Amino acid sequence: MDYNFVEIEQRWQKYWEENGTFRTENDFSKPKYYILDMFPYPSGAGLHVGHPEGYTATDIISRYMRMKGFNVLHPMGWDAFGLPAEQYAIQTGTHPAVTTRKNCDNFRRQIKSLGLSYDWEREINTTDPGYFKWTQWIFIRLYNTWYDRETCKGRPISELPVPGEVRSQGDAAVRDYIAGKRLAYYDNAQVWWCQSCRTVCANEEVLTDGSHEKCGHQVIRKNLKQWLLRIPQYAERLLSGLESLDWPEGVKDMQRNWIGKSHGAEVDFCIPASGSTLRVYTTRPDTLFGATYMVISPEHPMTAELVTPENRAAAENYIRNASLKSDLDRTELSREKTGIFTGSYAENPVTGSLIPVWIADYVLMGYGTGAIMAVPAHDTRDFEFARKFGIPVKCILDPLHAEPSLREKVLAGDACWTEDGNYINSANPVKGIDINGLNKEKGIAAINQWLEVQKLGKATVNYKIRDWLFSRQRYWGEPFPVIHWEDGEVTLDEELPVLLPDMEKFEPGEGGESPLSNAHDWLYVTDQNQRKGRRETNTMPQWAGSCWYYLRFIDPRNDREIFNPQLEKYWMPVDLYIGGAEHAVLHLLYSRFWHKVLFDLGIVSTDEPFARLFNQGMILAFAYETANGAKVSSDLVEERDGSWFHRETGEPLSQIVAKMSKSLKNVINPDDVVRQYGADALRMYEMFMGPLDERKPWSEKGVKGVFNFLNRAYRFFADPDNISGDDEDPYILKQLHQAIRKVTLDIENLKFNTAISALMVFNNAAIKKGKTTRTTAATFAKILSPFAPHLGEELWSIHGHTPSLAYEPWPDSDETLLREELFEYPVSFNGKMRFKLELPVSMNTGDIQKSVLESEKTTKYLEGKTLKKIIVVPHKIINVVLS
RNA sequence: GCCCGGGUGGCGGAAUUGGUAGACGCGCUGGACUCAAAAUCCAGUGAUAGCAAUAUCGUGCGGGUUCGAUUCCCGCCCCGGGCACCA
Repeated sequence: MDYNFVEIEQRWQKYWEENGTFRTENDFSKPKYYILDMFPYPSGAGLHVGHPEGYTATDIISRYMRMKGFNVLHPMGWDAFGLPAEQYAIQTGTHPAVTTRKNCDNFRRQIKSLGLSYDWEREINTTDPGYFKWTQWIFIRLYNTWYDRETCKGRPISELPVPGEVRSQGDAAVRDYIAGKRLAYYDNAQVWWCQSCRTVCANEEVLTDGSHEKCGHQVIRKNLKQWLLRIPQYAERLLSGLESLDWPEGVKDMQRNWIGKSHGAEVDFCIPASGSTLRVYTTRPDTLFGATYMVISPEHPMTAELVTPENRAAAENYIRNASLKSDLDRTELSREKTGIFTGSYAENPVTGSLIPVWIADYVLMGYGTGAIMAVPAHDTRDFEFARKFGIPVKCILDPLHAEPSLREKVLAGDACWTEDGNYINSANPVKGIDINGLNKEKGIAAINQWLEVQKLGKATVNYKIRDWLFSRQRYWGEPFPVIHWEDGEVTLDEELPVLLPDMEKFEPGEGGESPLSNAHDWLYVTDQNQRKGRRETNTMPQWAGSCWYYLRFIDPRNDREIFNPQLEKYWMPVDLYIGGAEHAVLHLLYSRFWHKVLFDLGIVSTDEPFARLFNQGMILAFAYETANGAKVSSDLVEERDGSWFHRETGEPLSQIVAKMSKSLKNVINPDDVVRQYGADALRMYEMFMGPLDERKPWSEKGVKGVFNFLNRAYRFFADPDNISGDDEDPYILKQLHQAIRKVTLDIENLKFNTAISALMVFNNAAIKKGKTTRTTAATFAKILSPFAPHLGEELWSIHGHTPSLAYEPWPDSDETLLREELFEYPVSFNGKMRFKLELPVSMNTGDIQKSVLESEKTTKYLEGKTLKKIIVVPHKIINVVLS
């Protein structure tokens, strides 16, 4: 009886498809469970072994929850806009829609071959006009929403109060005022431009080294008219919303970090020469007495005013150089600070002394006010700068608890101290301020209060998060439903969807023009007054479609509304969302932002979209390297006696774990695994490799091990000769219920590796026993089925049950069967386990102690020692303490 | 530099979070079946010593708390991920 997985898997996949087994009904009488995968970008390379990892995990939960009586929503779709299809179009002339369709077909075929229980009738595709119509619809909502700081809510733009003074300046002023409040706005923006992709990209897509996340090329600064979204308006909501979410702490931390909230104060410094004011933001207003100079960013609007004539040439030169620096230069050269004196002085508001104002590029225009007060004694960056330019360092915080030698240096201004301490030199009776002797916390409070009374400043909060650059100069994305008219007015095209024009050439322009600017028939429009207009030629970034796709799955074929509100109320929020950690910030933050806007507008019923999030770990592969660390392609490696050698040079190699890559020839194709071992084996192996959230290396031998288990299970449970009678052997029955208990618990905790181990333990016990009952076989089929659904169905039907088991009730473990009469106590002496002693579970501590002492094995351990006490932890351990 | 993870046999990994370290799988060793091999089945498998019972050591390193520590505390080392002149 061979395990013919090809035949079995095809049969059940066909059965499920033909019977619509996994079609999800909107049955409100049942409790719902919405479980979602991060939908893939259908690349030309096809499925990678990383995809089935997350998909299998959600499939196990889906199948389990159905058997638990839940109405499960488990959909799949395609995040199909994006650059690769467009690059391919530029090279070959093949329309991106054609490439995309082909890739989706391939992905669908591959995913279906894994036996995943998706409701394929809900499949969606972000490039489908029936879908992106609603992406455009949401953009219109964003455009027509402003954030009301009073109520902390997004509200329709029609409700925006326009101040009388603005109104009195005419329609254009009103229009500008409103535009300044919209969550989506069109403006000149200093943007990152990737020359290789010929598009702009979001801050979030630029890596630390100044390269483009998508292609690796260096990005440069460019000034372009762009669409931006005011995500910082929602910073506080996005931050506080994290509290209620059952997400990995690491992901929440990354989002908190990205939002970057800080508490500080704004302080106004007077420039006595001109009488103007320079405002700074600082998180350390308490160190105001130590401010010995100021710095403004090269982009600061007051540079021209502050630079004195004799410094003009040098300063302008510095500013020009700074503007040419790429981000790479700015960070790489961060060790060495640069700057130039403006020639102007500001008055320190607490000391009254004049301090120089410098221009330096270590101060960024995009954060705070673009200007700082510099306190070299208590800020490492300022300290470095002051040292280099010979600016005085004034210690105002005595590090009482620091090492004496360090403390001396700090007090002398020869070292920097950023920790807490006691203030010194921090009083000015004339100004009515004295914080000497206080600590940091009290100092900040005292100064803030003083600033407010003096009307020189106030405590404020700042966020690092910036406006989200929301347009791309590409063809293959959602068109903006926007028309720019010749008179400067911008209007929305509410006739959705706004389709992409059919084109043959997809090259973008050199200077930041989208390929759409060549689609003349599409581009130019005329209104009923013969006014001429031009369509927006930018398209939306790939994030747009993935920002809200989880909502469309709820009601994917609805062409009258984005979704039915009753259905949304029933299905939302997503109960479990599984995907890669690479989306920790971008996708998940953008989605939460859109969702909150939709919530404020009453379109969705929940404040957060994803109640629980889980990141699967990356699947890696073994790779080989020589003694000096050179990687060797896997086809050049041979194994002999557990060691590895270079096939050509004979050099000994060491095995390492690395990412799968074409160059190392260690990429695993799921199709090959399915062909060789079957979908059930692939699924089970990926779950058995290790904890779901950890990175782990692929091993062909591991697949074989799991394949072996499936074979053994099939050979035993599918063979009628092994099935007889109605009364199960008590030991096997107990093993079965232990397995049920463990599998159930582990599925709920997403610990699939140990659940599978429990299935193996039971399988081994049953095979050892040699015979079992029909009931046991059926129960085993049920608890196996979430992991290996094809084999589960096969074993279920083989013994005469009607297919399918997908909605059969999940078995409960019978706790009475698991109860033990005896417990084998490990007996330790001074913490070292020496032997085991079987005792009745019901025995009390006193009797247990007596039994231990009476045991003949105990005597030898007592020789020459004095008994101090015997610790008994019922049902756990016995420890005899000797002196 | 800062913030998260993580270091357990030859390998992937278990351990009800303070109670028998190494479940399960791979690999390896021996045996059965076979003309032989593969497949399958059975037994063994942390290290060291011993014929053995058994003893000693053992969860990155060094301390500590405890009857008892992979688990808790203090101080380090290494690996992975994220952020990084954010005032």
